[in-house]
Amino acid sequence: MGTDSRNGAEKYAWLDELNPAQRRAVTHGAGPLLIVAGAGTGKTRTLACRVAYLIARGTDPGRILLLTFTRRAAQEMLSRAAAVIERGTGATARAWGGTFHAIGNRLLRIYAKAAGLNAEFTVMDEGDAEDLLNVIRHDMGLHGREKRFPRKRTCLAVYSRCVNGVESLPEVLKRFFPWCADWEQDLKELFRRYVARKQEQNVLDYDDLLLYWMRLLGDERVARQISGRFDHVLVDEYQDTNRVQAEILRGMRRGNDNITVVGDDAQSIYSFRGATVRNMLDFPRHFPGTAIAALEQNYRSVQPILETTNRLIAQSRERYTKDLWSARPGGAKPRLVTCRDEDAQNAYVIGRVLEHYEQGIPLRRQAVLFRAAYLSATLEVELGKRNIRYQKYGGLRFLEAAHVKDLVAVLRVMENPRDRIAWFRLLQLMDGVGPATAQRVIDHVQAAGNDPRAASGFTGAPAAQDQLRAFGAMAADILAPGGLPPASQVERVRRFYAPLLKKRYENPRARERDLESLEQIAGRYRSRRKFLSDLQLDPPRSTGDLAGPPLKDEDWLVLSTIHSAKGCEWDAVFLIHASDGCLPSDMATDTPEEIEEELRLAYVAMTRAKDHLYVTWPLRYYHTWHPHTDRHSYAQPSRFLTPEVVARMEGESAGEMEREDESSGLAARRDIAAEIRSMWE
DNA sequence: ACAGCTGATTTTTTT
DNA sequence: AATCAGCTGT
Repeated sequence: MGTDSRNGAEKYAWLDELNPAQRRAVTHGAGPLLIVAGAGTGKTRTLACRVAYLIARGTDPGRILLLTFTRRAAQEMLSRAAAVIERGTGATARAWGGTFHAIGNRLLRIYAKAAGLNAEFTVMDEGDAEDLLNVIRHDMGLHGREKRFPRKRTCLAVYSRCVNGVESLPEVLKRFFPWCADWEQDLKELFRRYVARKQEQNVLDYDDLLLYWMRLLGDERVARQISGRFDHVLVDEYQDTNRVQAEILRGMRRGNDNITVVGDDAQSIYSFRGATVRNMLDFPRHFPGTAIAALEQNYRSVQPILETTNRLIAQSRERYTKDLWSARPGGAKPRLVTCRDEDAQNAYVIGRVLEHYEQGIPLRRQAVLFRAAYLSATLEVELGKRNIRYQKYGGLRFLEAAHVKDLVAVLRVMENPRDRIAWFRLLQLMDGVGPATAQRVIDHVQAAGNDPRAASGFTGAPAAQDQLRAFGAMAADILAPGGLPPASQVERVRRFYAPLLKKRYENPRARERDLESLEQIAGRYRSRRKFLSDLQLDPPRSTGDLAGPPLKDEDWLVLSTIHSAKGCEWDAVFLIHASDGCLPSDMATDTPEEIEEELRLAYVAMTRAKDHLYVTWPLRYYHTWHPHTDRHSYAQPSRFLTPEVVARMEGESAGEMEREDESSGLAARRDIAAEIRSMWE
């Protein structure tokens, strides 16, 4: 902040660029504010301007807390706010900002003692949490019986649901996991031990970051102190917060009630994580005196796109926000493209992408969206063949790939030899080492003062002798005084890991390339600790991030799950696999609530488009488990594409459509094969 | 006692 | 494609 010679009029000049509703929201004074903002109504801009406004009015940036849902949104918001501030005041200011989890992490380290934690706690990712559950489950002997025990993923999902939804285990099982109801007692014991183990090892999982934060605020004195750090709290994507987060916000406003939340109930797509629109509806009750601002003018999409998406969301049974109106008349109708099969869909999408590219829309301003990450697999192959670069968001993240986790586990052990989860993982890569031997090696290392090099002295696993020795040699190189830079350490681990990888995986080449990328990333770091903690807290979000340092003018097509596309916009958007079973997903059609959420997903996807929207679906799906036979089934277009919606779109088809009935009708009448055989009888 | 293999089963979305 | 229970061989 500091010295500012500009007069008031100049200082707030940017306010004139806002519409009246936005300006009301931005200039709202003290007290709670709920901004109901439809898709593309300038929500980010409004929030960024509000931050700038508060600062211009004298609020210390360090006393503003900005909570967002995704890391991407946090960065976007902070940089935009900084830009507005700089324009208005010439100052550079930095507010507290980040995801709930990241801020939780930060605050818990400051208030560790009050939270009953050791400030050195480490954060487990989801895979680690699953592995830990798996070990405990094994200890408990939860196998056999007449029915299969829920898989580790499911166990973690159940646990997470209980925590995030603040619901009891029996309730959660009944409502969301009825097929696991038989295991209630075992699950309860599993979770009890899981919590105990985490506390013993001083580790927190993602949910703990919220849970401990919430509990910390349960103490009135602590809550007053923490909330006293901030004059204003602002929250983005409020429709996607869960009950724990709502409770946290209440605790964070013990001192004053300056809180701004922004949300759109039509874009609530995270109920599987316990998010509830109720938070938005109940907000005025939780914060009496709430002012409400509604943003209804859409600046993003051309009129015909908005007409279609308004029709789409009109099917929603529970809806509070109004229809949007466009500030951008003209433009083309969205296209609904029926494709012969997936190949035709890929060809169509690529054709159109290139066409737009020729017309001057760079690849990075075009996006292909889909319900589930695997749905882009064949498209990715095709893009690869044609040398079209792309960046994929969502789905399996780089760090979750088995081979990457393997390599990272080695580094983690070097960093913290007490990390049992990492040891457990890497030791089992070796011949003749399973869970039992791994435990014994870990105990052996611990007895030797937690020196990773001591692993080579373990003699209980004859088949793994050489590998353990190789491990010890590598550890000696990496831990040598003076040390190696992180990139060299990764290179050294790669050398150790290469033979193990070859033995373990079918096509090691692609996986090796990933590890080379990891080495490149490590090259940007000077310390291993920073490298590892960044990987944990701010992992590369897309597989494309890893293809080395991005060149300035390089252009990539964006591929993204719908969930990861939230808050983004592109000139041209392709929603692929818009067939029933994919959207709505077959996995989410059990209850009306689930189907409603799938509808909102379709809405989120389609409202990302500014100028061009294509909705494509393949008529025919081949069954991959019979690659050589012509086994296929016919799909239906998504149930959300009702006649009212379709009426506002342009129909089109791609790929030769066979007249299946006609030809099969003719074939049935004559058996040509039999006729030819009969020539030789 | 243990590792490693086999074949059945399941398959979303993310901090 | 990954997970997991049960089986088999050391």
